[in-house]
Amino acid sequence: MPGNLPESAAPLTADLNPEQRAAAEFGDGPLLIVAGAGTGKTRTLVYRVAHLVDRGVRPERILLLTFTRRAAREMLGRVERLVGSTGSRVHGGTFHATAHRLLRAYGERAGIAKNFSILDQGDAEDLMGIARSTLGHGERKSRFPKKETLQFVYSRHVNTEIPVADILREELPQFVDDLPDVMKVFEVYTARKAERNLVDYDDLLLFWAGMLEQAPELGERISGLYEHILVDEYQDTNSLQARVLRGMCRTHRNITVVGDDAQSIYAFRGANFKNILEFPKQFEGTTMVTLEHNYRSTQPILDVTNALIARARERFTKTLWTDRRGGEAPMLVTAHDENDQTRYVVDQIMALNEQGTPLREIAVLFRAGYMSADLEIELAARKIPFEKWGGLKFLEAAHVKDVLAFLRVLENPRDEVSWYRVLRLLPGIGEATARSAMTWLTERAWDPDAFAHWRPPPRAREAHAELVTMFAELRTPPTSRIRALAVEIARIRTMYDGILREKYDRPEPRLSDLDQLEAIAAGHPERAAFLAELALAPPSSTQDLAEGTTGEDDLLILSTTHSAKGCEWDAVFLIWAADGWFPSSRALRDEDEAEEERRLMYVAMTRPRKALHVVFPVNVYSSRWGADYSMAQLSRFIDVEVRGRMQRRSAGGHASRPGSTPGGVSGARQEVDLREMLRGRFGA
DNA sequence: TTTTGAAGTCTCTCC
DNA sequence: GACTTCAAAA
Repeated sequence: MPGNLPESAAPLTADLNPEQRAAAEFGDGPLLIVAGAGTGKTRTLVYRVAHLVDRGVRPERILLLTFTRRAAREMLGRVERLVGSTGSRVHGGTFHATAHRLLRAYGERAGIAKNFSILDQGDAEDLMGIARSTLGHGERKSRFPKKETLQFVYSRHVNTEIPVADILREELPQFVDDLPDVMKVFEVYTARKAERNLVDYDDLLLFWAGMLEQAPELGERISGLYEHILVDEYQDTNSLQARVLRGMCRTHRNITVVGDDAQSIYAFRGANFKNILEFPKQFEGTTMVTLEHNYRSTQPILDVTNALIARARERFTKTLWTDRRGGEAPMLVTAHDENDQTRYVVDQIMALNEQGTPLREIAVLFRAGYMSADLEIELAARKIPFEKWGGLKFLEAAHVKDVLAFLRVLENPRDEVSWYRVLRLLPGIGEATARSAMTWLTERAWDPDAFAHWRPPPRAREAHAELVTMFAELRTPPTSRIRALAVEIARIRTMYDGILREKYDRPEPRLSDLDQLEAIAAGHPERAAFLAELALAPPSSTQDLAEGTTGEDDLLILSTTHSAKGCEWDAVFLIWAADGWFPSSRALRDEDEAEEERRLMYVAMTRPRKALHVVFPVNVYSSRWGADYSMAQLSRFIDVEVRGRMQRRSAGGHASRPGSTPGGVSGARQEVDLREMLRGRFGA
């Protein structure tokens, strides 16, 4: 069976270049593929999986770990197209999703009760807050880290395996003396999670590693599940994930990792690109393959990105090259202000679209989610459909979390975080009352029926009764085998919508978020799976501002640079390329952070196939204290070397306003901009 | 103890 | 400009 390349394998890898083929057809043992941007690393990985299947490895014995769910889906789809339907049996997903699956299957044997709820970051912060105030840090005594800070330190500690004391010393020196108290909070936090059957993101990885390392039999069993493990975006893994991989490979050592140290952009989450540099040391006898032939971009674009990354302190040096001659040099566009930037981008997009580039082949990238606000308004006004990736506001929105809290209480009656949230929604119940109700429930061992006997303060009587009725109704086993989840949400909304209307001045957009939640839920019959999926793979786009964009297929993509990793488009616009925005002023505290910002910009600029426009606004309105307007500088990364390889152009401003920018709607001479006149009038 | 209004804070990236 | 925190009133 494991015969060497029978004729069926020849066509399989025939369209790979020699290096790619070497990687795809590599046999057993550790393999490190260092692949520059656009060198076909996904393709290589896909072909490698296909080759393994072709060679006779059973698909369900292959595990493909990716960074996002989108990547997993895409790669498995491509595997399937290569090897047929058996390809769908390959296991794939993110580290967290895989950990979750294993924990649901084997967790009970390791002391994790089933039906645990997953805490997302916000929930974890809330619970940290509860732990914090339990220990009496609620009052404004001496300064003590906020719940968000505590959660950050905790998570950093778990993921990087750096002692808490060191993290405090390095990152938060003002709290060094609080170490004992901080540890105590973590202790309570951990204990509460256990009591309430809660699992946070970090636990998913930690428990996975724990099962492998601490439980001899279980570890044997789990590490024996797979014969081959392949990991994408290895530069963005952290020490804990590396530990998990070592555990998974302790018997066979068949591990393939792919990555590019020049594209490591998740240090803020504990990722350590030294993982990839040290891979050969961790796995002795590693074979290394380097991919440098870029198939994505034209040479002028590569000239610019090579110059950009040349100054980085990367260790695996690669110089990307292509044989795609021709193409325009990337454009460096100076805009008068944000409005000009927006107008330039929209005009260019419309022109490209008229010339035949579909909208979905165009993307606008930016450093942070909020930077696209002005653009979104303009796109909506011009009826250009778009989808926004990243900045996952949807799940973080208070009203969505509220509705989910009801569901989670139903799912896990011990879910303290969700109980707390639900209770405080009721009129007449605030922090103190909610807390006493929690104590009351704890004393009754979280018996789901006990809540009906709790005596609320008089003002909350009615709401309490309503809630009890609703929970009773929803807990009654439905007559049909499975009650549609969407029906449950609809029932919750009969109670919650009223609360929402009271709470917010403009409830409509929030109500439509809930409609969307209901719609998403309609596709998931099972409550537990739905809640887990929401936590692990949140819907990637928020509700669009533009109306009538639902069901559109040809959408413009707006994305944070982080969410754009691994993707490519014909044309890419990078906006807000101004110092302080990109690099973000908050990410310049030390040289390592600045380096990561450089790599992030490298990721952004290596996305386009044919056209790259880098835009920066000179005059920026800032709502911070001081001057209303200030002058922005071009991003420090676009230095002489980089700039010299770009065409310069200025957008809009006074010079080109009357005739509109090239490519825009020509002929219509514009004397005044009424939209402009209105915008900013009401302080927006 | 909850609610309300006003002052104050801080803007990110994601599983 | 949105969200949190704080102090005073109901």
